Amino acid sequence: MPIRPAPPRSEAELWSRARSLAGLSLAHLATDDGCTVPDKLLHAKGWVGQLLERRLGASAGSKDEPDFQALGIELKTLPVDRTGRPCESTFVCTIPLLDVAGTEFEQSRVRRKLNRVLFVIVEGSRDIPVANRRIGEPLLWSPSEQEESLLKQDWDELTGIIGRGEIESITGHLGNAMQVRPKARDSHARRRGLDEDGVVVARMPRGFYLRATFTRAILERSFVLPLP
Amino acid sequence: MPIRPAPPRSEAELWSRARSLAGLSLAHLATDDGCTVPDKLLHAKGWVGQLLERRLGASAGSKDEPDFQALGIELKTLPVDRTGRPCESTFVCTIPLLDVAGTEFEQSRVRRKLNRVLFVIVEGSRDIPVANRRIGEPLLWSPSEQEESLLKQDWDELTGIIGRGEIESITGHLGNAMQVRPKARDSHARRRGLDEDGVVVARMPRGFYLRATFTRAILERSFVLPLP
DNA sequence: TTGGATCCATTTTTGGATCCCA
DNA sequence: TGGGATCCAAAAATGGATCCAA
Repeated sequence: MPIRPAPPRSEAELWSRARSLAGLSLAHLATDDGCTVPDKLLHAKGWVGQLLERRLGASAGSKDEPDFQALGIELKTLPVDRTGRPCESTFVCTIPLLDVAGTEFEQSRVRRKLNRVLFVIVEGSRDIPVANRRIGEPLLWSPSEQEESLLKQDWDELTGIIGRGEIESITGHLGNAMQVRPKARDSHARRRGLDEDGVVVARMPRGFYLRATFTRAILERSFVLPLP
Repeated sequence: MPIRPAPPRSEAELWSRARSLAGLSLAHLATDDGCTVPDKLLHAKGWVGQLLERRLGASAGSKDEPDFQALGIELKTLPVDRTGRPCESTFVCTIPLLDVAGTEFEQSRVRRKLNRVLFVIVEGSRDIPVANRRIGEPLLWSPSEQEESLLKQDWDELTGIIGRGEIESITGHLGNAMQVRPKARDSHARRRGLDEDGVVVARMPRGFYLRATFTRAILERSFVLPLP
């Protein structure tokens, strides 16, 4: 009988659940869940995140809503290396190419998603078998004034370029805390976007991502330690 | 071995294929296609249309493109009663609620879809078992000046109302040739639309439909006769 | 190291239309 | 009778992310 709890009724309850997972292996969680651990994540890239959604009682699949709807909290798994540093960027959301230019950061999906985030640390080193990887400490984060300011700067720069129809000139190099990278099935995927003249044309779908250096700073500020 | 022809290379070839189907039953086409005929269309409302797409070599599933892409021709099955009159309205396309107001009829999806249409007449009387219903004569149609004028009048009236955010006040009664009706899973479905203040709100998805009286007039003008 | 590319499951949208009760 | 409601399959979008070559 899989463990599938109801949504947590308070932040405290969610926090307590998340802390109780620290130290457990993915194999342990998978057994509780009644699912099997994939050998590699290559063909199951979202597996860890979805496993934790079920275990923590996130209301799955809700669209443009926080994972814990009633609490306004977003869940993100954060894979770290042996030194406790994030080894991947963190996907935030896809970019609505047609209307993003007219949106202020304060009203944006990025701001809403990041308003309150439960980061669950997970071992992510490639040489640890997926089944043996352990859950670490959780971290409940809201952007500090400084972090918010960094994100807003990146938002203004990046959406400005997109609004001028110059998204094709954006590379992952832009942005200090947040970057724009492809978010698609493959490099041939296209969706509707704007060109330099404001005409609707086919563009590669892209998303906003938090840089690993940014989430690393968050962990350090909170004194989140490496797993022993 | 199902009959699945390549796309027709010319209008003449498509016309010839369509004419060769006249008189055949849906059971006959289904056998050729390697599929089975549903008892009722209640749970297979698009079945006849999709059967004919495959039989005529339409490039299936292409988005916002004519069914016969290279030829610029759209395929529509047209169910008729025993007197040869259309017994249903004809769906044209869904309504992009956010941008439809700024579009001139000449540039609209409606105009593009209807630029050249292959109507394939099919018996549609409910008391004829689906399997026994026969294909009738095809008709290649482009709007006459008068028909185009009628459609443009309806377009201007309907999109004007939508642009003012008053789509909730539109009923199927409006429009002489073309009307706006729900196009959704059910009456609870919602997508993004505009309210009276231009604010994005949840609205029922709707589509443009040609009235049966309009397609009836097209058949009569072309002397398309009832099936014997 | 990391920016560009890619992978899966699930939900939403689109395109094919017909049903059915007031 | 026909306007409002509904049905299905397939494609596209979204949300979960990690892979990997330079």
